[in-house]
Amino acid sequence: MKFFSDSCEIQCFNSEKVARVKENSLNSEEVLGLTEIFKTMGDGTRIKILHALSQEELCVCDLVEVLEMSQSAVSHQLRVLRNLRLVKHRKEGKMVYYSLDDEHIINLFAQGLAHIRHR
Amino acid sequence: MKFFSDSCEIQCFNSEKVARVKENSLNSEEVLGLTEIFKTMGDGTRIKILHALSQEELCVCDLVEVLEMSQSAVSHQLRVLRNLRLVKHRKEGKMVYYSLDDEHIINLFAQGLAHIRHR
DNA sequence: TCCTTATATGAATATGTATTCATATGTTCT
DNA sequence: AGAACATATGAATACATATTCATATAAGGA
Repeated sequence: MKFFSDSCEIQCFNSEKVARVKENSLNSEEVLGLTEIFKTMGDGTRIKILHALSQEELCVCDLVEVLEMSQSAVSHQLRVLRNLRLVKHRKEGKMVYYSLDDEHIINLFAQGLAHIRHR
Repeated sequence: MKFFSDSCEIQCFNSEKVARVKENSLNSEEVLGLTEIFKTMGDGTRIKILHALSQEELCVCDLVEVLEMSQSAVSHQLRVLRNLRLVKHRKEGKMVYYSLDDEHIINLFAQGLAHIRHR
């Protein structure tokens, strides 16, 4: 069955389906939240940092060595991860130790790897 | 006053830890693959598309209605999702029906939502 | 106190990307 | 064949963001 709308040139949609799907759609907070996490994990540097921290707690200079990147770049990305509460930190003298703040990250890795191996 | 350092100014890292972590680090393919998926999911429009498709198979104009966005914008994003093999499509006359290509996506949603609710 | 080291951060630059606009492709109907 | 519709796509624009550079902060040692 077809329906018409004069404001929009699209008229082929199935309005029952559309209503059903809209009913169950995510609210804007959920969309924003999901977008934020995935966007944060959608960067090679942050993926490497998170994966390293999934093994052990590390200080900034450990991470600099592991990633072979500048201290500044690593610090900037750690701030992003901190803001999203994906990592937490602990100060000891002049060193700052980082670790994962949420074990769900590990499951996200697992699912992500499962996907890329599935293709 | 500032002086020049020979090669690298970092010297505080724990080399045992670093070696251990480097040993277990992801290879570049895995990093690239994970980055790609998460980057792809790190956009509100694509999140909404994927979530809608996790409910039912839908044609492009259904999606246009559900998302209340232009047909062009939706098509562009569908192409991104198709390239990453996150969705598949089936043609029927002049309509094109899209659906999820990989059920791992649903688990990614679940983990992502678990994370944002955990905070 | 002065110097060195560990980390953080503002500004600038370079690169990526989402949407829009215009148009192309392909299908159905008359 | 021609018109109408569903979808796809190239180019342009606008906006976001990753890294670098320079410098700031903060802690420890001489």
